[in-house]
Parts: sequence; structure tokens; C-alpha cells
Amino acid sequence: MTTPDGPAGAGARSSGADTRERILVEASRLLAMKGYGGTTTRDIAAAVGISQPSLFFHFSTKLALVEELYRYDLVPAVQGMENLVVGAGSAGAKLYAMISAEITRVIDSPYDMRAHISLEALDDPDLAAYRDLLNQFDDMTRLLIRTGQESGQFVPGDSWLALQMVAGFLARANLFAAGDEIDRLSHPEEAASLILRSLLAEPATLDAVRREAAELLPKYATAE
Amino acid sequence: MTTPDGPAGAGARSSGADTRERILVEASRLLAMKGYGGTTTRDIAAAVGISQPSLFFHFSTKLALVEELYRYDLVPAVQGMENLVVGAGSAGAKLYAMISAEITRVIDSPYDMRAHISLEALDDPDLAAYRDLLNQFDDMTRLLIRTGQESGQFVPGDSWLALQMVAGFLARANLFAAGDEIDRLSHPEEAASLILRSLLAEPATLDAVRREAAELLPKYATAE
DNA sequence: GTCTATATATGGATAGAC
DNA sequence: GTCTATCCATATATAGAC
Repeated sequence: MTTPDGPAGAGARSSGADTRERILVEASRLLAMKGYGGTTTRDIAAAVGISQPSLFFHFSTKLALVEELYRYDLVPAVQGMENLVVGAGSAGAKLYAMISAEITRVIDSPYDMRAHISLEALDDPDLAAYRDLLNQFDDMTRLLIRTGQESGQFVPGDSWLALQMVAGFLARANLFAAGDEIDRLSHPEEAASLILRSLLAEPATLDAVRREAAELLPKYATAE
Repeated sequence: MTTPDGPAGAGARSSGADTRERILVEASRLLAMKGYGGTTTRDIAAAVGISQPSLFFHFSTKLALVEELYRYDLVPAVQGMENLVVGAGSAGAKLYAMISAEITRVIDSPYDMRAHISLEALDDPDLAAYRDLLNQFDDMTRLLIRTGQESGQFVPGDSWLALQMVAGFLARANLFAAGDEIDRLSHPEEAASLILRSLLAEPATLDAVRREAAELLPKYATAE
């Protein structure tokens, strides 16, 4: 169905429908690889196979393009996290559910979701809202960690350090999910277990945490 | 503070002597925050308090500037890691020593060492050597993980996932070390313990690992 | 060693034809 | 919806005075 038959003048209607989508896909790859400042609209257009000015038919500005990618990435994450935090369940199970859900989301995404990492574009005032979302996500993650520590489910320790481990891990998973290692991520459960093992005061409870998390998971997905 | 004893060459004026150093410091902060493409030579010059062309007296090109930062960051890391890998000791102790040494290095560095993260500039062919170093570091880390798993010291699992946890954690530690959270990193030992607890088959052996790591630590520092 | 002025390249975005 | 041609802002880097 993809008609790469090229510039058929005004005839490119059927293929034009998803040009916008292809722009987002290619832009996400390039942005993840080269950053916001390092990715030019010419690069994106070339990857899609259209001329550079044609981009501006689909997106008013370069920033509007990345804004859409940030939204796709961050809004469901924060929403899912909020649903999780306010509900019942142990901190460990919530953290487990969040991590496995996020890894799953990365795998399923058509985009290269490394927005978390390149905070570069988030400097722009127009994207302040997304920077806030990112901070909210980190804050809630840290809250979960602290709650688990205070309840005794987790070992005591610096919650900031633990947050960096969780957030760093998720960022790296994003980083390489689009590479040739996707298959390695086929097990979101293992990723969650890896982190939880580091935090749980009693590692033997991991299986119980996993079972509890399985029931919380739907709450996270409600976001989308 | 750092000792600006450097190569006080012929034309080194009192203030001029460390202008080069101040450029590196400010550039590292800006590059970490805004990326390579997002950081202009004007930004750097303004932060240092000199005119933009004056930068080119100290560094031939913008790329030469970041090359020096990459070298400062990566060469000692890879060298230390190599020293560690070829020597005696358990995989767990080696990993523990590496993590605590790297966290210490981040704290002590006058620069904002987030080079690991912004792979953006590493695309440039002129920096291919540093991309190689980065890959070597990751490869050796993964080797340590796999060795530990095969020896039974670590729980079995996907070594790629575990590598992402370690590397992601170190990257995030870099990311925020220059922020207002430096004090949180005053305990490289806790950082290493956090990761090791996730990997060790028998968490109770953590103290033994820590003691063994203390003896390996000098090997890592030999690099510098 | 640092400055001002400027050459030269490149990037985002617009105009208007088809 | 996509194209070509182009405007305009900004970026790296050089030239030459002080």
C-alpha cells in the first residue's frame, strides 16, 4: 500500500495520509541519535523522502514536531504513574508494575522514545510543560521508593541514589530499544525484577511482589 | 580545589593561564545541559567572560574542545577498567570497585562529565576513537557481569539488561553530580552497594565483596 | 591574549508554482 | 501535499588591530 512512487504532483493523496506519521518516526530516531540541535529539518525530510519545506505543511515548527513526541512519551507515563500511586498496593508492587509497563511501552512504541534523555530541547520555554511532567514522574518514583523504605519493604538508603538507578535504567532501555537489541527487552518482567531485587529488604518476597504487581498493571494502562 | 599548576608555558599570563581551564569547565556545563549542537561557541565565550573569537586562540575548533573533555572522561575510565579486569579478584568485587571509583571520579572532576550521555557529538568521524572507548568500557562491564553470573556469584539473568542498569545509573550520576545534589553522592560506597545487591546471588556476602573491592581500588586509580 | 569586524556556511521557515 | 527558490537569522571560524 505504501506508494513510494514519488512526486505524483497533487496525486499523492493516499500516501500523504501517513506522511505525518513517517515524519514522527524518522524524527524520533534522528533526535534520539543526534539530539535536538544536532538534528536538522533537512535530515528529517531526507529520511522521510520529502523536501525540507514539505515538513512545514505537517508541522508548523520544528519545536511543534518534538512537542508531539514528548507528549506521546510523557503524558501516558505520568498518567499511569498517578493512577498507580493513588491506588492500593505495596510500594514494591507499584514500582514493579511501573517498570514493566514502561519497558512494554518502549517496545510497543513506533517511535524511538529517548525523549527522557535528551533534556536538551526541554530548555525551551515552550516545552516547560513537558519538563514539568518529567519532574513529576521522577518525583512520584522517588515517593514510591521512600514509601517502600519507610514501610520496611525496601532496605533503608538514599532514595535519591535509588531514583537514579531506576530512572537511569529506564533511560538506557529507551536508548537501545530501537537498536539491534530489541529482543533482549522481550522480558519486561526481568527488567522489573532486576531493580526490585536491589531494593527489597527480603529478596525472597520478589515472587509475591510480582503477583501483586500483575493486578496493579491494568491501572497503569488506563492512562491510554 | 583543583591545582592549576598545569604547563605554565612561555606566554602564560596570570589570568590567561587558566582561561583555557575555565573554558573547559564552562563548556562542559553547557554541553551537558544543551548538547553539542545546542551549545554555541558564543554561549561558552559568554559564560567564560571573553569574546567568541577568543575561544579559538585556546582551541583550534569547537570539536577539539569537546575532544579534550571526552579524553579526560573516557581514557582514565577505560584504563582503570582494563587494570581491574586483567587482575585477580571476584567479578563482584571488580564491579564494586569500578562503580565506587567512577562515582568518586565524577565528584572530584572539575568538569560536568556527562559525555557518556550525549553521544551526539560522537557521531563525528573525528571522535570515532572516543566512541570506541565508550564501547570498550561497556563491553568490559558486561564481561564482568557475565563472569559473575557464570561463577555463581551473581544471580543468572540477561547480562545486557544488567549492563543497562549499571551504565544507566552511572550516566545519571554524572547527569546530576553538577547540580544541587552533589552531597548525595558523598557515598560512592552506597552507590556500588545498591547495584551489587541487585546482582549478588547471596546478598549477605555484600560486606565481603566490599572488603575485597577496597583492595582492588588502587588498581583502578593507577590509570591516572 | 583579547578585541572588533567580517567571511562563509548552514539552519529554520516562507512564497508561490503545480 | 509536494515541489523549487529564497529570505533571514545564526553559527563557526578567520583577519588583523591593540
